[in-house]
Amino acid sequence: MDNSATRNDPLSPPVAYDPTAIERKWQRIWQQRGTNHTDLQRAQRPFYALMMFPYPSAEGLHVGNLFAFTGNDIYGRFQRLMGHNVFEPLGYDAFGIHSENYALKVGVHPMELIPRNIENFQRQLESAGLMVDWRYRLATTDPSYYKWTQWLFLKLFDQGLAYRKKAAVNWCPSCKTVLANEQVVSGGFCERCGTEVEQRLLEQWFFRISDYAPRLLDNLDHIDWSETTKTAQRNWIGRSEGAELKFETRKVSGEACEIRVFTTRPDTIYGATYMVLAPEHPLVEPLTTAKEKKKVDAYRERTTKQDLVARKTSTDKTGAFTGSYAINPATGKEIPIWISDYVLMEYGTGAIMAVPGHDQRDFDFAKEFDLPIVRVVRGERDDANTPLDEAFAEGENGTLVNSGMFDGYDVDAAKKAIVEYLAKAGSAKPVVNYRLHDWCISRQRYWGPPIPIIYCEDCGTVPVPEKDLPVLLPFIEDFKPDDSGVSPLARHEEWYRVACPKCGKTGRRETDVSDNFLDNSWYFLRYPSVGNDEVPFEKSVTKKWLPVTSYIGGNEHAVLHLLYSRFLTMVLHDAGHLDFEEPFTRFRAHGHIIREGAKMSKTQGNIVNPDEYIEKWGADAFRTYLMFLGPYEQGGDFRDASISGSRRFLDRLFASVQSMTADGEPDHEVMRKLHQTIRKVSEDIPRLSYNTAIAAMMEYINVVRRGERTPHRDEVLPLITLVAPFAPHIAEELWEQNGGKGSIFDSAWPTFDPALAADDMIELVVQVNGKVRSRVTVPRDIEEKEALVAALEDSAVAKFVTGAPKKVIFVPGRLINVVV
RNA sequence: GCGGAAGUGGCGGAAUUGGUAGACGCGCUGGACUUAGGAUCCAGUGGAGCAAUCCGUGGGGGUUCGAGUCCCCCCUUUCGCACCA
Repeated sequence: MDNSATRNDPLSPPVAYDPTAIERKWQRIWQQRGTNHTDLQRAQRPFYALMMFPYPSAEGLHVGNLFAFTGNDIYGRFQRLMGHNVFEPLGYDAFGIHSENYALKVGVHPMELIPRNIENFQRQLESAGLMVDWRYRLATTDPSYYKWTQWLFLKLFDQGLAYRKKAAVNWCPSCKTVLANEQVVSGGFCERCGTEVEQRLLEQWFFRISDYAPRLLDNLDHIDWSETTKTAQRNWIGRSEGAELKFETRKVSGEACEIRVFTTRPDTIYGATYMVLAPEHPLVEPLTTAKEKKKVDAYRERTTKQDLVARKTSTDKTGAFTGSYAINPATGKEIPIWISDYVLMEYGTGAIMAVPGHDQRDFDFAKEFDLPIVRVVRGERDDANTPLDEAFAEGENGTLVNSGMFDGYDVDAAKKAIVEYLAKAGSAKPVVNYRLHDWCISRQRYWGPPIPIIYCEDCGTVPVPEKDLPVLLPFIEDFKPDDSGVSPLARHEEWYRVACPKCGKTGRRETDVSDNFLDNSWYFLRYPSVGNDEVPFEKSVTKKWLPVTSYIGGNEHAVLHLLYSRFLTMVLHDAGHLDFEEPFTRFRAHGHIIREGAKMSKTQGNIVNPDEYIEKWGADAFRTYLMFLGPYEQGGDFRDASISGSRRFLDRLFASVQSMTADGEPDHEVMRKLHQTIRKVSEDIPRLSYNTAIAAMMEYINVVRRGERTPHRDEVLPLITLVAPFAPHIAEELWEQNGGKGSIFDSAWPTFDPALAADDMIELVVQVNGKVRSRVTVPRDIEEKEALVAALEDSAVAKFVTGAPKKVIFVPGRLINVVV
């Protein structure tokens, strides 16, 4: 469709911008010519532009997906125009509870439903005009993919990083499966369905991510990530420095033993007036005296039954006395040992020394059970004699009192001195503790990769040999989970009965599947090697393309996907499979879009369906609008009424190209503005400041068309390239109309001439006493003396200046401020 | 409670290092062209005032020739985490 003939014919009506036809045309051409294909082998300047892949829900592509992908696509297209070989793959995160729950709801088997959803997604994504090389598309549900997910599990198992243990785990009674800590949100609700989570004691598979806590934390200082994401990871890893102290117990019943506690405040040990163990602490049993047994057992019974939410939201203190006492190693005094659910088994050692004078929780507990409260730190203006009505907790810059030989020490010095002193007796050592727990990866569900383990009566836990991978997920009709604590696969003996790979005796497969977050914690390694069934990631192509150059995604994955990916990359690095240990060199978190000031939700019926908008406005206008509605890293407010602005911009661009002339010379001032625009857009795209880049281009087109002038070719053509990352179809069309060869994306990004972009004459702001009084037009490089003369000549300024100025402040090129 | 982000016209949002507050877009007002236009184009658009001018970036102080921007104290919204010793 060559418009050049009609364009020059004054009798035919102007050709209008028809996005539907143009977009269809170019999507077809891209496919035919392989425009979006990247030659992974021969690429000279590899640039891996990764976006977080979607799970293919039945509802179809969400506008949030498109917002995320478009932002990445613009960055990728820009980098290609800058001369990089950009690889922009996309795939489907199709395993997991979300997909499975939906399948259950609509009564369609996921093996049927998922391919259907993927097909729909594929259609939607292709209509959005993304520069994706679909030859490297993957789906985590594909056996050729999850074979390697299982391989990954085996690697961790080999290294002793995957282990099985009976533990109190988070159980979602609605999803009927365990959840990782990261999937329990708002203090005790299932991330997926919002149901209150229960605690259950079950045998589960874990990955030792906590071993990597120090490295996961330290490396954050060296990677180029959004600060918000790094902060979230730092908080989640939760490093705290302190000491582990040992308390001997007095023999009450049975043998004496010692209780280890973790504290960040060893300086307050003289104020430790009692101890508390978590109800499930193993020492509770031996320490409980016959007299107290009934009460203790009742309390333990109560706390295990209690759901997490009640336990975590209430700050009321409950507990029971064990009947035993421990010796405070500093004071030598006997202190009672209690149990309470405010002490968590999962953190530290599951036991604390309680210092009610300086910890609010201990204070509340002491008040409840009438335990002694001793002040051992005083503040600067504080005599430490007045009784406390709350714990004196912010005592970090306090001084020790009632602490024997340490009286008068400041808190920091005391922390060190007391640990050193107690260490001599072997009852203290400095310790660093992390909040990060091991990652529970087994799920009692159907829709995931089976964990490749076989249990044998003689050989025990046996990994499935690599050559037998993948362990295929069988098709079963009754995939609905139940409350039994085991996967639906456990109902299928024909599947789980297998020969032990070691001895050949009949064994039993592990029937749990792995967490969905394991599927997606390594997919970026797979893309460049898609199609290779011999290895998970081929060596040379991995070396060339990884780590990922640029990753853009949602911050909701800050402590899930993004942390797990880093962990697994480190593990693979340590095992010699990768030569880097951080997967994503650069990560930027994008914002989220709301609609008309409200959250988008199905129940509110305000979901934006991309199909309708693309059909009505065109993908280019839709993309441009999504990027224009707010700063990309902050998200923004989607308003239907505003899309017309983006469409008008493209209309005007299209019209300008149709009406432009090659005759004569371009206007000097317009060309100056053009170079300023090139500079602005070139600076804004790398900062992901897409909204201001678009604003600059809009401003420019207004200048080009001002007063219905006929624009010159030289004024307009470079703008087509500037627009190309945002609106690729119209850019290709206009490029072709003007004799461009091949794809515009194989051409070069325009450069700007700094000399031309600089204005000769500027508007110098004139202030009197800091208030703007006037503006004078002066040469850009005017000196202070001349500027002052020009300023004082201005009548609006002269009015305010009587006599000689006291002081003059001159900012070259900007303003002059006369102080009188 | 802890941690993060943010409070700017009617609305979405601009504003390198402190230096013209409100770019750009939506909406609105007026006009042009039109049989008509929800199309297109032009002009205007923070508030008050005829005007000179004054007031304006959540509130209150401060630093400075000059503060949306820096400092102190509050208030609000929002998102994470949450009895982490």
